[in-house]
Amino acid sequence: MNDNTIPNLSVDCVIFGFDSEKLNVLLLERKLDAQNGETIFCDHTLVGHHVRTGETLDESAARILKETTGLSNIYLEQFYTFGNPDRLKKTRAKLWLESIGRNPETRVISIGYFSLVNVNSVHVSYTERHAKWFDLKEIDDLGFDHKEILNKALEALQTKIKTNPLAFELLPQKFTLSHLQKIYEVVLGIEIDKRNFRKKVSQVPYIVPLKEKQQKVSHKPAQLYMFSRDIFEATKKKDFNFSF
Amino acid sequence: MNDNTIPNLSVDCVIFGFDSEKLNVLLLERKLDAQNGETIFCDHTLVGHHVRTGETLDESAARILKETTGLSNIYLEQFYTFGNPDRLKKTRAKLWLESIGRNPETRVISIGYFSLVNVNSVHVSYTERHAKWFDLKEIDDLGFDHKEILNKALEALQTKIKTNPLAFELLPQKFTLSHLQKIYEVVLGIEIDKRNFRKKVSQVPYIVPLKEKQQKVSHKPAQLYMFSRDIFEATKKKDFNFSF
DNA sequence: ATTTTATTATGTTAAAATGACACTAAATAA
DNA sequence: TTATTTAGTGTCATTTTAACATAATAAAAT
Repeated sequence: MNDNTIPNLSVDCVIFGFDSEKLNVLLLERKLDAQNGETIFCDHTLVGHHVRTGETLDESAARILKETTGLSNIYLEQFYTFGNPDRLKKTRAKLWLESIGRNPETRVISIGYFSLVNVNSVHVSYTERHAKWFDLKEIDDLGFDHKEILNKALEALQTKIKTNPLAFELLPQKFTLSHLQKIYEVVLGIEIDKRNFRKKVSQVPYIVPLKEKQQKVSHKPAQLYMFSRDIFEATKKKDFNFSF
Repeated sequence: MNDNTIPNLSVDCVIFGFDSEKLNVLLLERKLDAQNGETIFCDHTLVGHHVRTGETLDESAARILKETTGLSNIYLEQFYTFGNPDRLKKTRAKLWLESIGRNPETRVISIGYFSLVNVNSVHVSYTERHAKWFDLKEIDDLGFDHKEILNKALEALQTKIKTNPLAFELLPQKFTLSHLQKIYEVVLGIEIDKRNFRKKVSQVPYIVPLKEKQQKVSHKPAQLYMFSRDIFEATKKKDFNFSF
């Protein structure tokens, strides 16, 4: 490849999207056709690309996101770097790399980022790369070592969401408490008691009720809430609790 | 450089060592002398080196550790990757890289690891690279972007020690509860009540008292304890608690 | 031999957080 | 009008946290 990218460095991005019910991941189709038109294989991968010479790793990740979702200024976090010498040595990976003009012998290190969005903020059909949402629980295998990257991203998300206000990144600005609760349930894989959850919410000053309710739902409409980052920043205190 | 290393990839390792009182970091001296013998500058850096073509990133980090401390099989964790395009562009960095035959224009990405040892397990004078322990709190600046790397490593350590049994990696096999307590105090920068701390210890089955006491201390000798990883693994349960 | 010094070891109580648990209210759809 | 679906609410028992002071034991100093 003769562009302005670094041949042995890439960034892969696990884009998590919440749809009020499930946790989803944005994936690209990876389809390789033979000369005669027959499909050699067709599977899916995370979104990623090589790092450009002048850009930081964060900028590179933000660029993927912009290209894939059209979104800027969204939550992005570097979580791990994958550098196993044989990570691109599976048959399909080699065929694919050759087909796009990359040397399959190059040892590529990939820096993993994850990002958090609400699926409704992404107009997938308008994006440059035609990515699609997949239910996280239905994803079995992925191209390259991307299943491993996805697993590690989920772990990082689970760890971080326990102590940081990440859930709000997965929600629209105005949300119901049921949706907020659902996020913790699907991300952590647990069930939460509704009343205990709401008690917890009410003890926190930065989840603020709005003077607005859900519209057009065929049941009792829920109160809408928002997250105030200002209040969060102003009131947060460090938590030094530990367990062995 | 014409060895079997990858020119734009390095691993830097923050080696934390506990000495019963403080948290220390193992640093190398970086001294550049002119032809006439005058010193151009002298400062300190983390230990690190370029990744070899055939080795994984973990192996590369373990190799640094072995070369610097003589130790194998010690706690090592990848915590962040540093890839700013200008991270090696400070004057001293450029002079240094030239002096060791590296091209200062190469954009080098560094994968950061931290490791945890007890200072007494390391015979620093015997090591290949003549590293020295420095009190973490006294370290002001470091060569390259290593202060930034150190800061990030400390953050990662603080986060992880709150929920994982890392403290024992900083201790000898047999330790007193005062030393265990001290680790949490110096790593997290807090003060802990002795009685509450010991109550917490006694509720945990994998911190086990030995039939042995401290020897040759000029005060009441303390009970020695050990950490049983077997019991830890057998009894640990996942903690799904969260806060917003 | 006695005293000093340094550190170990130990329990109670009040306040806060957690976890278990069941019924009524409000909107649309049938 | 009734059925369906989800929202919204309080109590009590248990567990966890946080604050707090004094006696015991070893070596070192006198």
